[in-house]
Amino acid sequence: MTPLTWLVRRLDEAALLGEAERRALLALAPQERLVPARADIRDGQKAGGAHLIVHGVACRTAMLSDGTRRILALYFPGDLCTWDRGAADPLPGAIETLSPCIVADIPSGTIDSLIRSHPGIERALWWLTLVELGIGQQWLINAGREAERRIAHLICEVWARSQAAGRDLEECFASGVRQAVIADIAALSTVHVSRVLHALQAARLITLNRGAAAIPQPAPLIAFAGFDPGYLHLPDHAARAKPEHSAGIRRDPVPWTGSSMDFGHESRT
Amino acid sequence: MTPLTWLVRRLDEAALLGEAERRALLALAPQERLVPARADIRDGQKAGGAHLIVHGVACRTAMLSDGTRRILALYFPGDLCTWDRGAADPLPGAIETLSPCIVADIPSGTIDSLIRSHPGIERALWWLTLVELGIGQQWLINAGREAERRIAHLICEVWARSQAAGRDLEECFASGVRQAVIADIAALSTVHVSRVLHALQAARLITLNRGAAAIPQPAPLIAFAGFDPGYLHLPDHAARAKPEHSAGIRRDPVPWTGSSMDFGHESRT
DNA sequence: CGTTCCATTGATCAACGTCAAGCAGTGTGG
DNA sequence: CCACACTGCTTGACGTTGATCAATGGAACG
Repeated sequence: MTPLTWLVRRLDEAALLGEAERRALLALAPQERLVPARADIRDGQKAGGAHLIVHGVACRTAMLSDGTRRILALYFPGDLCTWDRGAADPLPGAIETLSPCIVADIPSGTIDSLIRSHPGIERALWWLTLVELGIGQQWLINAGREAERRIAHLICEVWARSQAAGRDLEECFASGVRQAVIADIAALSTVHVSRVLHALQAARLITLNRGAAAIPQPAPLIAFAGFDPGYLHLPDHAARAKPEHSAGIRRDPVPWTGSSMDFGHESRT
Repeated sequence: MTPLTWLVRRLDEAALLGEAERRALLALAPQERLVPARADIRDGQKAGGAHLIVHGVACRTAMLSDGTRRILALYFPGDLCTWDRGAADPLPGAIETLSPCIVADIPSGTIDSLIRSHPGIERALWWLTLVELGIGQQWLINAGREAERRIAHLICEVWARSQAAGRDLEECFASGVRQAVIADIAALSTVHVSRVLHALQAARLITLNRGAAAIPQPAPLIAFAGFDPGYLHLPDHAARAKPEHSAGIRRDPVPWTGSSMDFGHESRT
């Protein structure tokens, strides 16, 4: 069980690793360090190299000039963040911890030599970028939906990803993913996040425990959010609850407890 | 001047190509074909391989079950779309043409052998994915801003990218990027898009010609939108108008023609 | 000369933000 | 043990943004 176990498991799932490459990755013993909550993972690090989240939750943030913070991506244990490949890192923003994190730093040189000796690893890392791109596109889709569904979908994603990392949703919400974080991801006000969470609880889709969400049964929430975990490309053993695909496309929203929510399932073409 | 000229120019900009790799790419003579507007680029193609936009504008779309369409990415001449690397393509959705397009198909095998003979090309293609990820994150940032700024920023992006492809903004809006497309990108109703465009015109930030936007002078629009073209990673010769960075962070919006718009510039950390 | 596709305009309403106050945990120092 | 501040959540009142519905108009095209 090295820090890279979860990462290798995900790459295995995609059938991207040969035996030699798997062993080369697992043989890595990167330097680990503890980063307190709300700190920049890259602070004080020399530029370049990747950072593997070993424990905790981190995110990529952009600070707007009016003081609002937007969260552009989440990173769970097993996720690699930052891809400073030489001078060409095209991504802006800081990598901030949401909860206290254990981070493993993989220097640029290590990656380079790894890729040189095992070219398949480059494709595997590239594939990770593609998965991150796909998650971002799902977030873009969510951005156009109502707040209830947006937050419900986010909770599903956090649930699936924390499960896949061997962690627990409530733990995740309790340590770091506060309501303000949900607000910065969903581009909503904290006030509205609070209201929506209570609406979801009233609909028996989630339960709240001092602000932290838990999922009593996954199925209704998944159906309501239209969550299909395929885009996360998590390993098989992880949560893989499939939403029931409705036979046809449902165009008429089903009235639901006096609000605009309905249980119509959205699928992507 | 091969179909890959624009692509190679962008990769050159990022100093990602050696001379041999540049020549290998330019030597490609992929099959080109004409795709009518509003068609799926991948229809009738065998799976795998990449598609290079040679002419026209395309996009990645997701169809939601309630019938709404969301546009998740735009592709201009010189952009590669779809990354079916074996069985592991993690991106959903269709690639649709917005205007009639000339598309060059690069088969999977060609890419494989290219990468095998010139390993640097894999890093270059990976970098393209990172740029696409960065653009998506900028769209996520935009999704949290008001409609005026969101659309203004989108116009700036389309302007910069069409210029970089040797094309022209008005031509781009006239042929394909109708208001309904803006609506599907910005997650707004077409009605509101129309209103916002007129508001921008009233503010002398754009001009409208039968629904198509043009930019009288770039500077005010760029400042209003908070557009910094760095995230597009376009070649040097392209539009590179830099917004005036205000000395400090401006927190007080400047009142502006009776609406909530202001010229405060947003920068990313 | 209809038809079709877009863009436009007005009226109405729901969703969500903002402001402001209050409240429950959780430390921290006296 | 009790103030005290502090952080995060909750609640209400109110205003704004943007969606929706419906009708109109203009250009392109057969």
